[in-house]
Amino acid sequence: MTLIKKPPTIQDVAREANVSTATVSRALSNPERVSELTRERVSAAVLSTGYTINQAAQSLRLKTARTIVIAFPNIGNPFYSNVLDAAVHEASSRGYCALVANRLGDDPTRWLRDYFRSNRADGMVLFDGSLDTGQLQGLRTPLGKFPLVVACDELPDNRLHSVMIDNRIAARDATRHLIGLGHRKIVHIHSPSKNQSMSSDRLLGFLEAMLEAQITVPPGWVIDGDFSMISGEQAGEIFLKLSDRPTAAFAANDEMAIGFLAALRAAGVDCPRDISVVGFDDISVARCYVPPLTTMRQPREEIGRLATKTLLDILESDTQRRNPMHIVLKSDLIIRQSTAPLVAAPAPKRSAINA
Amino acid sequence: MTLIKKPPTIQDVAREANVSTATVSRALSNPERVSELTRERVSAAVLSTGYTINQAAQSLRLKTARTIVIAFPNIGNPFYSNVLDAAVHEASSRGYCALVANRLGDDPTRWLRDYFRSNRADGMVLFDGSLDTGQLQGLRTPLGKFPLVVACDELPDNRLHSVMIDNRIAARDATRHLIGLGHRKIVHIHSPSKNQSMSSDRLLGFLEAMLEAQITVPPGWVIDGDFSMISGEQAGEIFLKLSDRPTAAFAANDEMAIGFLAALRAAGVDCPRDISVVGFDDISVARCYVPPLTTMRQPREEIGRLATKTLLDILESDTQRRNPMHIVLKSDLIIRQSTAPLVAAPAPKRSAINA
DNA sequence: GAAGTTTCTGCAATCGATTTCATTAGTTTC
DNA sequence: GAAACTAATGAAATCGATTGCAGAAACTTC
Repeated sequence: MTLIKKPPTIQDVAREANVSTATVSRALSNPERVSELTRERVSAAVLSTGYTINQAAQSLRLKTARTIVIAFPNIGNPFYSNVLDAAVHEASSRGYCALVANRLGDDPTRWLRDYFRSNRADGMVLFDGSLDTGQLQGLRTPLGKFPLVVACDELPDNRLHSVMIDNRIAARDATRHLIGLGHRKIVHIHSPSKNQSMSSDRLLGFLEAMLEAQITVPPGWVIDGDFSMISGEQAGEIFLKLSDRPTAAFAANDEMAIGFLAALRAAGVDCPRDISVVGFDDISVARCYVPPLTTMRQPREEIGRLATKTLLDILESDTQRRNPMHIVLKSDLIIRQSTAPLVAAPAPKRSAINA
Repeated sequence: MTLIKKPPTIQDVAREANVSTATVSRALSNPERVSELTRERVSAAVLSTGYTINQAAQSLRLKTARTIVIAFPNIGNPFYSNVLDAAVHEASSRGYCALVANRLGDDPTRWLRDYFRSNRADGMVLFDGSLDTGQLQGLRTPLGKFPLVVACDELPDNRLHSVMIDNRIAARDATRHLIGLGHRKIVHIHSPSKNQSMSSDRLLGFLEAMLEAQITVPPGWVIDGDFSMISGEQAGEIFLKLSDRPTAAFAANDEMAIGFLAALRAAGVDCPRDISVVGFDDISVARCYVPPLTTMRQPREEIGRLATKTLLDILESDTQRRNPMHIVLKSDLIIRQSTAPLVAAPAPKRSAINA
């Protein structure tokens, strides 16, 4: 009863159309190489058998999988989900499949090793700069040419193609915005990570802006988090204990900014009356948060799209590109209501600043 | 100079170890079938050549890709990004790769067709119930056994395996919570979609709770959105124009609830003083929103994990399971500060309810 | 009409891993 | 010591699509 038919192969189509498999193959991939009559017979046979290509066989023969890997440090983060969206869209509209890899706890290169060379994928977009360059090199070298594009985050190794914003300048401008509003006591909610220049560049930009405004930054003004909302809340707890409480904060991403604000609000500290906060990324909820969040927008769809496009362009150009491309995108400060001018004399909590 | 070495194959390993390829294959997949000496020689040869398996060749031979497809209606939605996270984790910890598919505008079955039968993937987890059953059947039938697990959303076809919560009951309970607080004028922010039972079940649950409380629901109390934050804002605009303004709202997801709240707040309507709002999903920002959002939590990691586990279990059990599994998970109402008891006489805007 | 050219098609090898079948060597049993 | 095992290994076929090469047919050109 349960007659399980085997999927039709190119042989079945060939038999049906009374031609050889070579002709079927040509009719499908190089239609202009066969006569019109044959082409029609093959098309009809494809339809009547319900043939679809066996990807594994094609990959084996062509040494190409028409598949790329998209690797993230943490797909759960809504910022990355938009990037992924754009990346998958770009890949699938060019006929590529997208394998998703998320960092696994202990051994960040485990999946890298799994994908490399196994002919499962032709290249990779890496939205995670926290990998050890040495490990990456070790993987790259033996292989010769597994194209890799790094995005969002720059590896110390500039021999790799990259697509990202200038995190240092963006962080500097975000901080300047707070300084321009009259704030001088500003904390930075940081997210330390070895090998990851994204975080350290944002810290650098913060310090640079503070330096040029001749503000000394005591150690307590850099609070560590890990990009999660909960770490932002923890940063808030730490902030509340600071003596001579600062009047502004620049968080390395929006989720920490939101967690930070939630913790302060629970303690009765109002934003923007008592504190101004700038986030980073402009995730979708930033606009609808209370108060709407001032934040440094990263063009996340553009990053995802461009990084993928760059990879696919490399894959499809036969000439192996000699020097790596470094695409730098513009970021924009989106000013909303979580930042406000510092009141001249910080009178201990009386009334709201902005009507 | 740039001598591009071809990746080592099983032949290279065999030569290095002075055995046949058959032995190498056995040593790697059935170590107990070869002598210890041989096993060691093969291991050494694998290391010295840097061999990794060619996935395409293995798939071709075994008719198995050790890859699954995870399909979404919209990965950009943070709810799904957590589901994806869990699904990818489950898959990769069991040695499977995950291909991600996102719905493409016009033709929702395009990618389905691409993946089916091409031996690219062994099965699929579908987090999108908006596909036409007819189309799905058309794809399923010829193929015999491409296992499919539907999650989050039930297709009208219960011959498919599924993992989800009971949306009707969850929606009913969320609405009951509002009614229990004394509200009787309650709107529902709905997201209509043909073929998608998730949305209609939530609407049904809402209506059921209203009915049992003997509340008549006028047409204006069901406002349409599309699960996006912006559609929540638009729903807010519509809500503000309602005569005899309702005192509570139940939104079909948190993003719409947040957009809705943002629109009301901009118009000076305060939550929970003037309106109580219940969301759905408990996305991570719900807890840190202002006010923290009362919401019906879906165990999203659990859904992602279980759906994937179910699929992999099916793939790995040789006995083809006859009757489909229907796993129903529990949802929890998380009560926070966006809902409050209705004040007896709705005195026009005077003071906040909760200190 | 012979030679040269173009167009179309098929044969068969190939990609790399797995597995059936057969063979050899070694071990046990009567 | 012969028969009957078991264990370890290799030769070769196989999975399905692609493509170099060669042959056949049709068409030019002089």
